[in-house]
Amino acid sequence: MSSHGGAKDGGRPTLLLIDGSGYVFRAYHAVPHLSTRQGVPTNAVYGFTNMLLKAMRDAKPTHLAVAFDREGRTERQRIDPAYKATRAAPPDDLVPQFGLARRVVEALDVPLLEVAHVEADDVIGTVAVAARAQGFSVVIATGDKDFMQLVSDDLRLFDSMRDRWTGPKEVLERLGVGPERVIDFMSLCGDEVDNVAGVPGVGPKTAALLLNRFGTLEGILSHLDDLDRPKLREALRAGAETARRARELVRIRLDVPVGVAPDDLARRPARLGEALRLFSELEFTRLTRDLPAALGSAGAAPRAAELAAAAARAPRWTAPTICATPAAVEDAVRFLAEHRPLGIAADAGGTGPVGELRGLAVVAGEPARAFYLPAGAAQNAPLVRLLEDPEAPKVGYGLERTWTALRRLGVRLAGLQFDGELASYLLDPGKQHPLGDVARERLGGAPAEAAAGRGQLSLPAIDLAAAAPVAAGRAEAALLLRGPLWASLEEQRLAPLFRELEMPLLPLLARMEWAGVRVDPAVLAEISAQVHEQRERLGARIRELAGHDFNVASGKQLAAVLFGELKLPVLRRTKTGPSTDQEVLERLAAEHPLPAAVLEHRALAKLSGTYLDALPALIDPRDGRLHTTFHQAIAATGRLSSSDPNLQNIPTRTELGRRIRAAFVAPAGARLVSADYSQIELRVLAHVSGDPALRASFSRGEDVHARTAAEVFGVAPAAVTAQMRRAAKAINFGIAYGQSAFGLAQRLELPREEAQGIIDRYFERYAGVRAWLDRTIETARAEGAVETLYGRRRLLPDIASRNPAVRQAAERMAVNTPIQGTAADLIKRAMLSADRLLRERRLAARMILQVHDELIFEAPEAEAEDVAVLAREAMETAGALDVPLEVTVGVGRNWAEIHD
DNA sequence: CGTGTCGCGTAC
DNA sequence: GACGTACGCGACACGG
Repeated sequence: MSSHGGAKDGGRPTLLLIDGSGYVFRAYHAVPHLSTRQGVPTNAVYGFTNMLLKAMRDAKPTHLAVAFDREGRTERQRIDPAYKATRAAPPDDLVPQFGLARRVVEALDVPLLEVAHVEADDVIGTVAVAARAQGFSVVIATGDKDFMQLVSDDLRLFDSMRDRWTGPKEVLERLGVGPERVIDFMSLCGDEVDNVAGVPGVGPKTAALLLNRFGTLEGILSHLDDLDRPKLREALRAGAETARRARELVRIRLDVPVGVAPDDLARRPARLGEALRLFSELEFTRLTRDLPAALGSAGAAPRAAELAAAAARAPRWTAPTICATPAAVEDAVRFLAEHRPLGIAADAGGTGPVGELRGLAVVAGEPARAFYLPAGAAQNAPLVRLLEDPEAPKVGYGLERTWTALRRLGVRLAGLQFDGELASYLLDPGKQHPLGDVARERLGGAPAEAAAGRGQLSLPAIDLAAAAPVAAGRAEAALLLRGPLWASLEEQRLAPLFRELEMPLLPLLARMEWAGVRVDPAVLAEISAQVHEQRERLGARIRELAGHDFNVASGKQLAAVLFGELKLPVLRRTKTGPSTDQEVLERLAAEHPLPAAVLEHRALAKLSGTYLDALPALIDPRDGRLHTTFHQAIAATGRLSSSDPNLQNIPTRTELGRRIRAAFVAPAGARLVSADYSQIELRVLAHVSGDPALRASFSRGEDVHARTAAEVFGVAPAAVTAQMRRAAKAINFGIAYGQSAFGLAQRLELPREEAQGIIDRYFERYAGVRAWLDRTIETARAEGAVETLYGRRRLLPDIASRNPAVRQAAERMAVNTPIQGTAADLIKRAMLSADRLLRERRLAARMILQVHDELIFEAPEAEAEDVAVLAREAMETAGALDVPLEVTVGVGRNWAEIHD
């Protein structure tokens, strides 16, 4: 294990070299003018600093340096006085910022490389190639394409302004030639930025073509007679010397005297005190604010005020023992095996929810002892046994993240006893649950965000000495929170829900995420290509209709065209201007052909942006599968949510949407099995309201929407028209959301009076529903909360608001939450039961997705039918309601195939 | 540049 | 003001 925690490439050290001058220039142009109150310009140095921190975060180097150009004539200018001659002198407000950028680099204690009369490019090139030869994995942070000539599998470019990585494959894609031909390529094309002339008449395409045929510039020049394009032949003959000279200008030198060896560039802790002073001098408030949290790291010499601020937040936690040697790990395990429960927290290296695990903090005992076990300790068998022992109880905060991080090291965490985040969520599901907040509320005093590991540091990957106490603080806070949180759960009668539903669900969700779902990128690519083509066509039509080019995706520009130029009526306004949403455009479509084209364009853009282009990028290359993250402590009603990617909003309604679902496939020899509840929310409503008509309708197995239509419109069931059924369906849905006559009228495009009539008749026929709605709002007012059938409780303080809009919103939540939340409880129960059955029956099938009322399994072909039966059974028996729970199951090779 | 907010649009 | 629960995209504004 490295003491610097940088993600190493296959265990090798990573050297990050940063093109300092290049980034200061780019930042100057990218960031609008900024200055301190005293007028010191800071835009370039601000952008540079952010870029530097980002590059350090993303490349996770073990070694790094920043190179700057030095003033003075360089070798290249001696060869060609025109070199970089078209560059204007740097503007007045940029010049002083180079010095400031150097000071930032120094404050962060990053080595600074400068050599007189040598350009930064050559310094970087020399160090990079030397390091590569010594076995380093090298990353050059730059936006300059010259560096492509150095790229190899071990030397990649990272442009942190565009978040773009460049390896050999990307060089080939972008230039049409591999890295080894970049120099000759650029000699032919020239480089406008550096004022390097190439061969007139030869552009990138021709250059690539020639090089791929003849190999090198000299190869081309010596085979000019083989060329069958006379003009090109002459151009090359005439430009031969220019190209040869360009080659020397473009070639990055690898032999300049830099005076350092790659090993000298090992990462050092930032000089935090100095960085603090500099950042506050530059008035970088956000960066300054995030700094104190990192003060735990060594070498800091902050000024008194900052020290005091840090102390106020500083952990009172037990200082962890960092177990750097196998013997230390063994000692720790000996202690931990004798103490329970164990408070645990993953140190995921600072960035991302599921970053690579750097270490694990474990706290136990009274008085507490804390240990920090670096990831390498996963080799220690007794430790792994302890972590996997279901009889050794684990306490944590956000244990699913810990489970996943450990699973990546091959450890299957078991014995999950108490997750403080889930406890806090059950106690008040309507808010967020950052550990720092919960610890402050429940433990009192000053236990800190810093120790609680909040405030993701802007400083990249703080070193181990600082990270260990943070992780240990989280573990200890979790351990200390267990008592008070458990007491509250019991007092609020939430303990059974916690112990029997949410806690057992946690490792199941973790396993579902770990399993992932197979996605066929070829299917997405094909749809994407078609959609792209169709979008181009629509784009052209839109330009034609508008009479000029504009960005269709910009609501502002679209509004200018529709309402300014075409003088179409403004039907609705948003806070920031005229609305151009779907409904508005549909209505405008009657007056002009443009809105319809925009609607179509938007639908396609949505599919491309959100699904077709986004999903393939999220496929894990290790297994070709998509791994979502399920969130168990987010939705106020008790539902799960899904993100990165959200697999709970994959399109289904349109034809194109269904084609996207078809990309979700079962691997060879397997099938997807999907089981979904039919009308679960309406059934829950029937149960909780006890309305006889609604209950009877479900008990008789009728088409409920048709029955509602018959009741509301006073006709025989056989006389219900499609129109009537549609209206009834809308009202059935609307009821659960607390919809008003206005809302229903809007949805059905009816006069409000008519909508009111329908609602009145509905409540006449379903008086039990009306009574339940009234009762529920009354209870909410009395209790300040509503509950689901299983006792999940949502607090609704706004129910007593004097502001009618706010109060009415709370009333809608009051009626919706018991319905949506009970449905969520039911499917969670079904998930546990289905998973239990799968294990009991030793089936290889596994649950992989949940979409609120649907469970999806991946099963070997031979098991598919059994799994379908099992899923149905689990879901139908998830709760004893007064109406039957009906489940539709299907089996298919892909997700689209299952639901016709 | 990074970050937060808005409008919009998917899902159930 | 008017239909609940989510997530995420592109555009835009703004920071210091």
